[in-house]
Amino acid sequence: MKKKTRYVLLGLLQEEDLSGYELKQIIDKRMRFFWQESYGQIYPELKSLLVEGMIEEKQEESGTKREKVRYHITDKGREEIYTWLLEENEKDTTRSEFLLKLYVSQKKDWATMRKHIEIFMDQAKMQLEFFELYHAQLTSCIELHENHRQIVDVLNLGIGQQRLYITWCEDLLKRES
Amino acid sequence: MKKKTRYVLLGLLQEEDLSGYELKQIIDKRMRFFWQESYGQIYPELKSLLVEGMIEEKQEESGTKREKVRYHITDKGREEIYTWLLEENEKDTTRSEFLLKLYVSQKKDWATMRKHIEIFMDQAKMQLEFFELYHAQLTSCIELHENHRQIVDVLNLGIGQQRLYITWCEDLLKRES
DNA sequence: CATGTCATGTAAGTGGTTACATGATTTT
DNA sequence: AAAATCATGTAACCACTTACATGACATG
Repeated sequence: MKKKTRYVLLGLLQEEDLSGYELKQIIDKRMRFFWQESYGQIYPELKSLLVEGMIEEKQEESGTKREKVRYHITDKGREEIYTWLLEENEKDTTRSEFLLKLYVSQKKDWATMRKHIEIFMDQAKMQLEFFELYHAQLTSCIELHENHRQIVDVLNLGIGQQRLYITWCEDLLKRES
Repeated sequence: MKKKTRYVLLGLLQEEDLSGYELKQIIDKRMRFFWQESYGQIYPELKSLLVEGMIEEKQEESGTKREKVRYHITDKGREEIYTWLLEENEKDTTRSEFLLKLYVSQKKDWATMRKHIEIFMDQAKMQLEFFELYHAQLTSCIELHENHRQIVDVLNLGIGQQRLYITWCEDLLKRES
């Protein structure tokens, strides 16, 4: 799979000026269920984008706060995203150690798997709680970003997914073997 | 994320003797929605497992067919799986270029995204059709494997997921902007 | 007899994580 | 004063894919 780091960064910078650290935070909190990036990808990629003229530095006019470099997208950067949007998508990839374990587990392993299912369900519940809070925030406030609508759309899928996971876990746990 | 290739292979070999090629096929067709492996991982890993005594070769008593090497799991291999099952699971990871695009797309990109959504929905429909067929096969026949039940469980989640995707896509496409 | 699928492999390259280094600022 | 978090970065390592090579057997 080709590296897509630049598109995440540019995509978020399209809406507001952000630093590398802030970008990482947003990806971790809000995009976790369909995307992830590490600092080892983010910082070098920001440098490349800078060199290529896709983004530019915006020095913070600092009062008391330590100065932090935020990046601002350029027209070239917007074009980069636009052409990417037109391309075909690569197939989604998922790796779930939990589902792998469940798939290969046998009757004798049920006690162990039960615990894993409970943990998985708890994680889904916490994830759902967070998503619902975020959803409420988004729908109550005015549209801050151009892609407000799209964020809600994706979030709705995330919510649906967590609910599915939870009921599926509950069904499994009802059985005693 | 630590490499988990050995557990997929051992997990499948726990149920029946299979060749590298057959293992790859099963992973691609039946486990695609939560796991994937390439030949570049499978063949070298089989060699390692052989050296470590987790599996052993079973020469096919060949009639007309070209002889093909199937692997058979050993007690040591079964133990390896067993201890892995007890470990904590790493967090699931997903990368969906489609959802990433939707997330960062704006109102002006709607026409493009509409096409992507249609393609995504079609893929989900095909996936669902295949899962339902496989589900029918599994529930109609006698339990061939120790993990028959578990396969159906995971499959049920897969089916639920595809259905969720489809209705979510339909809702999105109802809107005209 | 050519094309496709079966079947096994490997080397090179890319994608991605982890661990570490550094130091400022904030919180306890 | 210590611990946590903010903030930026990099090098080494690991995981994984891709492209290629090889050849047998099957199908039209």
